[in-house]
Amino acid sequence: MTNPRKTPTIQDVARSAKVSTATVSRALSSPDRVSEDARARVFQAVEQTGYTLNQAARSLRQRNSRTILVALPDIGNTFFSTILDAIEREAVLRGYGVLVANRFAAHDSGRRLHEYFLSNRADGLLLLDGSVALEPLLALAAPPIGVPLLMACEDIDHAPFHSVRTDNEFAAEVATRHLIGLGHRAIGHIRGPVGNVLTAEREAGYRRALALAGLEARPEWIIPAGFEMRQGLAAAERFMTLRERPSAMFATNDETAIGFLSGLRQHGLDCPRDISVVGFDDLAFAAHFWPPLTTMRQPREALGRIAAEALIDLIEGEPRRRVPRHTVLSSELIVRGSTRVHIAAPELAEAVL
Amino acid sequence: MTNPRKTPTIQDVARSAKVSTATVSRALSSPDRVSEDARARVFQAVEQTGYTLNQAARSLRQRNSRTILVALPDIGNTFFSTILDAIEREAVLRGYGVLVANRFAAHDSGRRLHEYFLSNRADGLLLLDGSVALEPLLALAAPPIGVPLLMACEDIDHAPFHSVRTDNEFAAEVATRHLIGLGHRAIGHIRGPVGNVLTAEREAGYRRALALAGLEARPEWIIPAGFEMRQGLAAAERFMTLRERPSAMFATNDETAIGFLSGLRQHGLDCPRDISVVGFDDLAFAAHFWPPLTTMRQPREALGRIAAEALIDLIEGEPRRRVPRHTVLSSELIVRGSTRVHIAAPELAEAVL
DNA sequence: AAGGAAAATGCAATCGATTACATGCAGCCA
DNA sequence: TGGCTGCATGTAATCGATTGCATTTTCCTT
Repeated sequence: MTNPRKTPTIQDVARSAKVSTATVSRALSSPDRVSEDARARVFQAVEQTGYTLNQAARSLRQRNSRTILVALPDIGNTFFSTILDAIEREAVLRGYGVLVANRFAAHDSGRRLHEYFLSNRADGLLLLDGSVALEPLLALAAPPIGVPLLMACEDIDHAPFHSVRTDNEFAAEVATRHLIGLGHRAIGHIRGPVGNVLTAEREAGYRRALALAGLEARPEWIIPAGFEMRQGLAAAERFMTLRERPSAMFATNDETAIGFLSGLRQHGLDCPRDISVVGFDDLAFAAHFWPPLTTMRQPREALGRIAAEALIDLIEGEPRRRVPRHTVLSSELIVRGSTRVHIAAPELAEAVL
Repeated sequence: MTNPRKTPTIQDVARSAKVSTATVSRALSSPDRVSEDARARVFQAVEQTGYTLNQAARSLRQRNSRTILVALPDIGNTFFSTILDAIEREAVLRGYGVLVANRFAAHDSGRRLHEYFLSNRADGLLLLDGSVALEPLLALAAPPIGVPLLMACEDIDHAPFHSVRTDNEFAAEVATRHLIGLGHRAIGHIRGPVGNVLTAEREAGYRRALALAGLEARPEWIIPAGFEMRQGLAAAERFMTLRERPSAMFATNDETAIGFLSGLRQHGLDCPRDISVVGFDDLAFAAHFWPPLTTMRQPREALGRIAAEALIDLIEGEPRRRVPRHTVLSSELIVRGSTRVHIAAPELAEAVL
């Protein structure tokens, strides 16, 4: 009325409702602590003035921001963006905003990390990137600062943080056993980026399955690649140079598998006729690829949801010094067209099947 | 030293450096306004105390948050997540944080929109979703509140907001002309979700190209679908029921095209032998799909970067009442394996090519 | 009707930084 | 030496909500 150019504050509401600011605050945040009369007047005043809370003021006073920071290696990657989707959904449900920090490890994750982001800007950190330097994280999470911190998907070996992950090693073993079960004996692996925890675990699972079946994991059958399609493509080139080629490959993830298959096709190799391939993740594209990709499905929605839940519990929970809890979810083998029974002589395959 | 359990404030730094808080503040935000001596002492004190700024306090005082809100229809979708990637990169460069709000239109975008998010939580809104109700947006952007608002990718017809987009109609025309140039005469369209601006523009471009070439756009050749793979898959079923089938299709985007092709394959149809297909977007997967997808490449990185730049300029610029500016970027035809010259009798194709 | 517990409300301090304004001080010129 | 300019610094108000404590009101019991 009197001064329409500024956004209304709690003072304006108080004046309009003829109560004190304390009552307005209480009416809004714990309605049952004020009289019905006052409550009604406050609500009406809010409506009339168009009041909205100033988050900065509340954050300052309450020493929290109702915001979580999600740090990931690559938002552009479908795998992470699906998880982010689930995280965001859960966070909003609990009244939290989501700040994103992409390519986290790329920036100097030390000083910047807590300077830029955790100066009361976020109440907790959800870290989807295992390749971040451990030191600064420890500094953040330890008592003096004590930021609630949770790692999801990837994690750092023996780091004392809460985590939510999937059983990568076992899943890789299942994937490889699937190939063995189909009669394949020469089974290779397309490996993820060096230094990555997932890479190591998936390779270990692959080796374990082979070992248990008494099969050999020939060094030249383990082709170094990464998590991206172009690296899968490069792996195909490498594959073509092998004297003796495996009849099946377990790829560290779907993107790599897809790039690999796309590369093989350029050389006239056909999947599944000439080779069987298992991926990892079950991206949306995997089902629509040709051939539809056999893969280990990671419960991405559950992963994101549970991670967000756990982090917010951590933030809101009283005893912050709880022992780190590790949640492990299972992956599921999804059999599609990219794997089939091994036939010694491929040219007979059509006849046999 | 004395009280290590609380995070240090500017007071602590001031005490340690033996200056006033005003000097500390100035030393940190405009170093050339204090003496060299004071500056050095402040920096050292900061180092020693491990001080970090409390963003909430600064936001409260300065009435800004150095944060932008990015609202999108679906983060899980590669198309948007790539753009978000570029937005985030640019924002961080300019010292801004990025809050994300997913499935924006799904929530009631009215009250919640400015209640939840724009209460000094964000300085501006980057909207990647054209299907949000116009009313509340106008209310936000108009003088009383005056939130800087920019639409990217999609927009709302004749809404008075700044925007950054691509030339969808023209690009669709180019895509369709490509098919016509290959000799196709019976050309269909897989349409996006109803009500979406992009859907309308792309269909218009398709129609325009046909009209200019004197070709017919038969109603039954325009198959309703959406932007998702499963809808492309459904479109394939519909396609199979046609008495007379087009020899080429222009799909509203790559996902739809991929779903469509994957559906056709189940019916034994081969692309490009039996049909040519053009997509839209040039997702990373498009190049590795089989057949590699011919498509209109949208400059997604540029889109995101320019949108973020423009929004931040808007936020920081003095004259907020500038006339809405519309930036339009061009798309580029990427020819790959999913389109080829039309041969009247498909069974002769191999011989001819 | 008086007394007292419980509920409702108000007052004012507080969160931590920024900044308008006041003050101090050095350097310079007449 | 006195007065002026301009830089460096300090004092204290300010941003807008929350909340500990004090006070008032309500309502119940005897």
